[in-house]
Amino acid sequence: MKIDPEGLQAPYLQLADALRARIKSGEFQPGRKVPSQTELEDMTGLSRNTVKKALDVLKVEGLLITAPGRGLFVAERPKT
Amino acid sequence: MKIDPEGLQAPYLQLADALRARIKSGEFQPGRKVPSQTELEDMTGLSRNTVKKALDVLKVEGLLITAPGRGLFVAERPKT
Amino acid sequence: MKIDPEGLQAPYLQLADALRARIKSGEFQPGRKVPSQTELEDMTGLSRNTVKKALDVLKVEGLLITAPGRGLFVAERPKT
Amino acid sequence: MKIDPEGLQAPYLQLADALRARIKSGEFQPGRKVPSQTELEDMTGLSRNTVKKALDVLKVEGLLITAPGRGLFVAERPKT
DNA sequence: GTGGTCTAGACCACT
DNA sequence: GTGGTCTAGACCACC
Repeated sequence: MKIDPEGLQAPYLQLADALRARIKSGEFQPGRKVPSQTELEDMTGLSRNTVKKALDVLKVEGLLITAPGRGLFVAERPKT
Repeated sequence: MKIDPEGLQAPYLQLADALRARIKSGEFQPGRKVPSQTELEDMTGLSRNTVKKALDVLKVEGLLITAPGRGLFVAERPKT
Repeated sequence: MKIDPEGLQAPYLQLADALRARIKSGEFQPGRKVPSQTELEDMTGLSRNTVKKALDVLKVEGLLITAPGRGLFVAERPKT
Repeated sequence: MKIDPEGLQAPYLQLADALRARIKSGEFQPGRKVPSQTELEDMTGLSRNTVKKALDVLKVEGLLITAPGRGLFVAERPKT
């Protein structure tokens, strides 16, 4: 989950790509498993809003679901 | 990065040459590193459009890549 | 908004009664206005969960609406 | 384009709704017409990021297209 | 603890 | 001027 703040791609896109890959590879199974936003902040060194922007991408793609007070979930039937 | 407004070559070409030399010398590595357009303006005393013209030359040459809102990047595999 | 921990009624019911009275009296208008959960904690000295129980009562009654991340609202058309 | 910062709905959703309505009503025709982000900030009193969040919603819906340095456009064939 | 929302400000390239 | 990105901090309800 290496993010390069100086890289060509925007950090939030790098994060989205990394998470998408982990989900599609099956590393993150439907159910919980996904690190929380706070954990992702710590893991990547990104700010809250940037992490959320990455998650927004995956939510739109139907891969992730967020639940206030509960955490992040991998969608049951991700659109491949 | 001295630019001579009265020189033989047009200022934007002088700038392009100077930047190309720095890239090929390895001073600017693939990844980030390249000064922003604004910085180049300050460094050279040239106008926005002149700086842009210099960058356009290098973009056409495949040496530079630009990412809106992110900055200027040296291409990963510069076409020598 | 005095709450008596030793009173006849459970504290959360006392809070619910106090808030209901304020809403019906028009002190809290439809729209925003209602103090946040955190503010209610400070005002009453009650715990988070106790405050929540009081609010749950009013939500069930249709007097209050809650919006995650936004706050507490008096319902537009309270069921009298 | 009245936005109530204290309203039940999140301001960015209020803005998205207002713009969506204007687009679907034909007030904003395909082409330019849409107020810039800066104008929307002034019109609504919202912050930059909140305006952008509203626009993100409409971009995902396929109603709006953004072009760096050019402005906001109503999509040619909005999905109804 | 979790995620949701908003603000203020900064820097970037693009036209 | 335009939109795009990132940071830092604040407050909120939810579990």
